[in-house]
Amino acid sequence: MSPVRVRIAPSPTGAPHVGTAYIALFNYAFAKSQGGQFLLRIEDTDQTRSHPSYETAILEALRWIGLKWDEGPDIGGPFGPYRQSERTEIYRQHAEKLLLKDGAYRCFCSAERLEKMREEQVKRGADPKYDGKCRTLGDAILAKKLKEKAPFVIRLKVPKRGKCTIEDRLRGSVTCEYKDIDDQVLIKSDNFPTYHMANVIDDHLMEITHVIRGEEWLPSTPKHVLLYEFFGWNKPEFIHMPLLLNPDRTKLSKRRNPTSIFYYRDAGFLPEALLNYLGMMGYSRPNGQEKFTVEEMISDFDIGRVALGGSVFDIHKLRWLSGKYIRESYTPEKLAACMAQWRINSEYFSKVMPLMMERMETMGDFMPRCSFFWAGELDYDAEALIPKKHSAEETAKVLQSMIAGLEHEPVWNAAMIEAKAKEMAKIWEWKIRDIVAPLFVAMTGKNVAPPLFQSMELLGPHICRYRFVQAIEKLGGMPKEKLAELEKELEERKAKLNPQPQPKPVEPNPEAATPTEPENRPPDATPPEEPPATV
RNA sequence: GGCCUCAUCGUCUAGCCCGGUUAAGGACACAGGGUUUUCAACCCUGCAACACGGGUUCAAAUCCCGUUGAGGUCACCA
Repeated sequence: MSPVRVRIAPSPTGAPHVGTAYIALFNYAFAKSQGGQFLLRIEDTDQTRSHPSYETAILEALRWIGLKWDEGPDIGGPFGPYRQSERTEIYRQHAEKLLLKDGAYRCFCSAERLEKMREEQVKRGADPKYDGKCRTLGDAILAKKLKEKAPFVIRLKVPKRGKCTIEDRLRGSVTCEYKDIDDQVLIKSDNFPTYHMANVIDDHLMEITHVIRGEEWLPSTPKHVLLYEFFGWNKPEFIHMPLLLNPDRTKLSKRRNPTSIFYYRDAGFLPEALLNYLGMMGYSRPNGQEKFTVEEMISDFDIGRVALGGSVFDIHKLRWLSGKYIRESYTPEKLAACMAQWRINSEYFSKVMPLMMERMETMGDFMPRCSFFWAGELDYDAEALIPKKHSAEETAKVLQSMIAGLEHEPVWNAAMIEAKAKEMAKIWEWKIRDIVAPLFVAMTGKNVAPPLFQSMELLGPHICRYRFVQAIEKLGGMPKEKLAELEKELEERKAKLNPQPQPKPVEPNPEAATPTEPENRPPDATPPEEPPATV
């Protein structure tokens, strides 16, 4: 038996997701319980959404929670590079081989044609699938197109008939028909591979023995299996983990919950508690123990004990666990040291101080007036959020569009946030004061507070984001349908503001591009956190 | 909608693979009580589940089939 090698393969397209940590934990526990290795590989093949800062954040978040990898982009290893954007030549060569083996073909269809094709398919009730137009291009046409340097993608040549059976360690045999599977794009027109291509090649080259990933990948596994077969490679063992869920049992999304690992860090959860909690999602120790360290988990880890139903991520229980750690595993000194590393330190105080000085008369005024800087959750009435002359619903819309506007900003500072607030005031035709008022309450829980934008800068994007979400919840929430409407309305209002037909910001997906991105994007196009590096 | 997956208390789960040992166990939450100057913690008690319908069997939460429900997925995103 070759040594067990597993990997976590996050995509640096947003804030580090708890789902990434969850899958990482189970990969880690599995590997270590088998004396194997755990790798970290960065899947940054989406040039439009990937960003190095997100990569840094992922590594930082995984380290914070206490996971260590044996090979990765930061520490290297014998199977590098561990960043897919640095392996494009490898993928190109393999695509070439695949073409030769008749496992793939070049497709010259334009995005417009594909879009039109799908529209028609949907209209007549068929499944949206590539129609295979370029599958059988004659040599002459092919040569001509190539000579013209026409842009193309490379697609997987999925058999027309037959069945595909994949073996999942937890679920047994899963069978489906090839006819239901699309001719997946393997190499995009920018020459970067898609996930399907890159993950198979890398897993093979990096000698990955077990692919432990989220259940959302199950439907695309046949494509991966096909690739292994075309290449003539041994397949790894597939283990699809249950999903982390919102309270309404849909896939955990940042729209309604804090999904960034950094939220939990900034809100003061203990990392070992978060990791422990993740370890009880879909899993239980054989002895029933609920509070356990990773080492304990590894000591008797049994992947077969993983339960298959999705698990609702219950912050209540997480809080209880965190409290249990504080009480049972910390001394006052140790906790104090921990809190000092967190936000109870002179560095953070010195940032808060300039905002507070003008507003205090005694030092005793300090704490009560700015406790929100350290609070995890705020307590206030929904009423306080709603400015006079505006409704709860309108306020929710404005707050939601603030979230969206703040989403992908590369820098997080007071000036940027203020600019956004002003922009939103213009778009919604609200007085700036009316827009700032609910922001004050949402961010601080009070309507008397230090300067808002600077406070938000200190609070950081993760805490602020969730405070927005909570405020919107208090205002009645923002269901999917409303969100979709809101996106439309926002587009219209923006268009009205700049009548010039601006070619829209730079955003990959037309739909997901809308301001209120979180929701209706397709599966997981949500820019930032969604893609819980399930992989 | 097609395909795939899943289905034990409100939530996380044990039990299911190897049917009987289960009046289905634990934890969170909730309710009540105790302890405590208060709160928290802690202790005790209570509430609360095998989705439904058929089989198989002497016996089914456990095996099989169906129904229903839920979720995932159907991109030049991962």
